[in-house]
Amino acid sequence: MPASMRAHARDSARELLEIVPLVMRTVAAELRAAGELPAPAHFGVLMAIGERSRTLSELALLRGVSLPSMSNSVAALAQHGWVRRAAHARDRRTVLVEMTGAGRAVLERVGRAAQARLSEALAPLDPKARRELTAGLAVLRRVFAAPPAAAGARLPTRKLEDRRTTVQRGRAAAGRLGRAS
Amino acid sequence: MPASMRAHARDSARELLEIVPLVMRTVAAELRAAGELPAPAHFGVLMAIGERSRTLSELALLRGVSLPSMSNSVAALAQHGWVRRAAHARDRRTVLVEMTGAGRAVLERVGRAAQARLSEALAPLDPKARRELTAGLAVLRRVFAAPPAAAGARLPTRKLEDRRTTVQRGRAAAGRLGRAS
DNA sequence: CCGAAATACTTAACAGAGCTAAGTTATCAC
DNA sequence: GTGATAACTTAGCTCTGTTAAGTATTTCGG
Repeated sequence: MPASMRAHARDSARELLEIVPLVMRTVAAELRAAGELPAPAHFGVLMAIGERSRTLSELALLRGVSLPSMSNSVAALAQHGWVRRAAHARDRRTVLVEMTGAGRAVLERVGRAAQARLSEALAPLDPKARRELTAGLAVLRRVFAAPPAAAGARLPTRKLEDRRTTVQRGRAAAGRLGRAS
Repeated sequence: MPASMRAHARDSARELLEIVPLVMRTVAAELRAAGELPAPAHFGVLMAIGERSRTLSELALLRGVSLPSMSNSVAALAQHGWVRRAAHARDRRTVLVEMTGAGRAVLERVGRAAQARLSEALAPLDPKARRELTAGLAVLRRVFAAPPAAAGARLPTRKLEDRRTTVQRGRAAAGRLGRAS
């Protein structure tokens, strides 16, 4: 790789580090302000499930989070009645997560609201800027859509020695699939 | 605004909603993997303080978070010795947060490491894609850099059915700045 | 100049997403 | 069947963020 390209990659990296969190907080705020959805991150999950039913592993991979994380998120969504756990026909280990009517409705409403708000922010852009934004987003999607997470997974958890510790009790979400039924 | 533009804005909005969280996850993971920095979100704060000393309110506004949130973050950074709380010359209510040598060092190291990792991810891009990415990021910066959030600032509509009672009694304590020194 | 209002924080209690490590149950390979 | 593997779940933790309710300090109205 030529030095100039490496330099460019470094600059882009710095830009990403600086800009993405800013965009993220606005997007998250929009989703929150759009109401109902208690968890901004759940929007993407809901969208994925909306396309078609998915297994937990599929969802975790798609969203680039760990399995326990996704299990938790799905539990939360299920508690709201937006998704339903269903048994997989052939493999009883896997959980198929499918959308409910309520889920489809909330996805529609929240999506509309968030889009409307974001559109407002994007409205002042001239056509050239719009094209650039679209192209840039496409590149981002290519790069980050499927992160195999080669990233340093092994990190000995650091602990902040004396920080105010917010003790919280687990929230235990009752029995999952009515296996006993 | 013509219908086509509105439609485009809507599509971009949807793209943002879908892609940005994905990118964010990777960026956060990179920062975490880069070591030392226990808090991905602190990177931006550190950068802001690095430019020049800031008050808490300034930082909270810049990063778009609440004052207590920023107070907490700064407390964490201070505990690591990366920033220092200093008295404001004229207004003793405000806290000036300034960077220490250690802070500058860690900012430099972590920035370098994260850039290196991200650069790897961006390396496979061809020149055209690089240009598109750069242009797109520039647009994002323009749009999201300074959102004073005319967005739903006042959203008193809490409707989570399960709102806990939160009975609490305050106790208070002295400020953390050595006022007695 | 004094009391009320406004500012700038801090403390407290909590929610929610993320993680790892360690189970549990089901499938598969032999 | 036994052992390995795969798909989840549970448990315990960290970190970021929230609102509500305090404490200092400054500013302003009279």
